Amino acid sequence: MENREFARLLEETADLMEIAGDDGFRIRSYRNAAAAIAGTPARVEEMLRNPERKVTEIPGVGKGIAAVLGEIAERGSFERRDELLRKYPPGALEMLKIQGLGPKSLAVLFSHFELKTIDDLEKLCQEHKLQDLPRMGAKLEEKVLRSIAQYRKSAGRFLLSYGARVAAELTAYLGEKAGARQVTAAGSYRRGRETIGDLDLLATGVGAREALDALAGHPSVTEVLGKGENKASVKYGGEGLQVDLRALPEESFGAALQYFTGSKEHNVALRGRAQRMGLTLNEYGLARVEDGVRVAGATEEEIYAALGLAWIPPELRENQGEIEAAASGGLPKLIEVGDVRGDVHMHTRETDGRATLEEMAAAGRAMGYEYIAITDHSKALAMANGLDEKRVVAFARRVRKMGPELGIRVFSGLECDIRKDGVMDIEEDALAELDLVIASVHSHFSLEPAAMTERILRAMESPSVRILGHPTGRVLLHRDAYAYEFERVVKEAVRRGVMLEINASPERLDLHAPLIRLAKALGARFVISTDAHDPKHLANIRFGVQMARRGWLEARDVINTQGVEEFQKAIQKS
DNA sequence: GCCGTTTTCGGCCCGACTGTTTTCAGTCG
Repeated sequence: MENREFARLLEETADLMEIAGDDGFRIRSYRNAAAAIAGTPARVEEMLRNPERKVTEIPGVGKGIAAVLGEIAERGSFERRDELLRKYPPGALEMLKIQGLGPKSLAVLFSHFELKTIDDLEKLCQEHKLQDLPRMGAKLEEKVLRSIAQYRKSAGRFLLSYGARVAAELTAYLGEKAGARQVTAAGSYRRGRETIGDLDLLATGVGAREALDALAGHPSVTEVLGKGENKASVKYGGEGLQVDLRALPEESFGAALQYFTGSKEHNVALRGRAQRMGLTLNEYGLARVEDGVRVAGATEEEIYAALGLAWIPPELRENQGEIEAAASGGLPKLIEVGDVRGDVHMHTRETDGRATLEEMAAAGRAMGYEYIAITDHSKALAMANGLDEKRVVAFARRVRKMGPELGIRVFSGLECDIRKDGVMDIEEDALAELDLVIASVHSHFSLEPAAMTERILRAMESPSVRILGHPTGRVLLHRDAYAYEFERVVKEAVRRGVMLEINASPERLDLHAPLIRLAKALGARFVISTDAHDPKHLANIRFGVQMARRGWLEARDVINTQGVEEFQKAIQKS
């Protein structure tokens, strides 16, 4: 069993314990342990078997959790979890994801109604049954109904980062187990969509057939949906991501990769073009209609070339003008991960990060960067122990003083909250001490669009603000973007030289492609940054770069592809 | 339930807002 699975069971039990009203600190211990286990490189299962090692070596795991882990390894669950699962319906965990309903409210609901599924909950709200209960009213019912709709929209989808993890794991596994030399991920994952519905893998050459059996036998596969000569479909992991693996002859690899990468719209347009040229395109190759002779299929490049097109990067394949651009030599030279020379949004232990300034600097060096910016939270985020004016100034001084020892240029920064009325959360004279201020919205997401627009415009009036952080505030699969007049804000940002962040955190990926393209057309400049709360998050930059590519950006559109001096010029105060 | 030690138990992140109240519990971040 993978560490993630142990962590998931602990986390899930902690959720149920909240409904049961267990001691809050005990619940937090479960959550801490889950986080520690998920982040531990050593395998828990291994540690449990090895008499030389103890799981209590993992910080956050003591005697109690160690016993729980042992029980999980033995039979896949543990006593307290079973007990809670008997007490609460299976839908309880889902219901906790509905906004507006926390553990306390759910406990009340469960004690009053026969409530098993989200559907039941929806019905209760529609029939206005919640209003009969203490401290629940019409507004809550509306909020819950809205949230249920949002939840349904996102059900069955997975973050791009999860797809990346599974793709990497399975590619390595299939190479090892079946000797499959060439396993490639296609589909929306390859196009870099921010969420994926399933994972499409293609295997070709030596070991491709064997890979089908190997996949079906993978320890994390919970269900084999189907397996034949050429294709296997499975459910993978606790969350049940569907993985499809296809075994292909080498001569069709390019055609299959093209076909299964999509998007559907791109492929329809491409097939239309082929038809007009007297050709026909399918997953096996490109052939002449008149005599059926194959003209291409082994690689994507030869297929696009035979259609009179430059090879189109997967991120652009949405039928949004890329085919026309490829025909006329007008494709952009998309930004690449290697172009990024500094990460300019990250947190440390000073607020809610997990590492020190020194550790983040070392991680930045390891990424090969020339510079980083440390941008901890401001005081409005009390939960994150945000900085007040005094700590802001002290921090800026500290960075200036120790700068040379860190071995990488470190800009002193701040991710400063934009308050409800648009006023910055930190006084201007304290902000002025810093090299770089990111302005971000972290509260009052449901303001009227007009008020939200004014709020952001007002924040940009601060001469210290250089970057608008995660500009739409969406949290993937969880919360929609807040509504405001995007174009107006972008125009003002352009006028003031404020850059727009492309936040590479896998839960956000904000801005997304259509808005990036729109903003670029309006003259905006961008930074791509990870919002890292841990050194290992710096690697998420690839997802941000992929978003930028989907938005047709070139390196020159993204300011942190510039060297340290150019970047410094760009962040000079207006 | 974990941790750290003042070695046997006390501390563990907390402020703002919302919708419901008529003084505050629950949720969120």
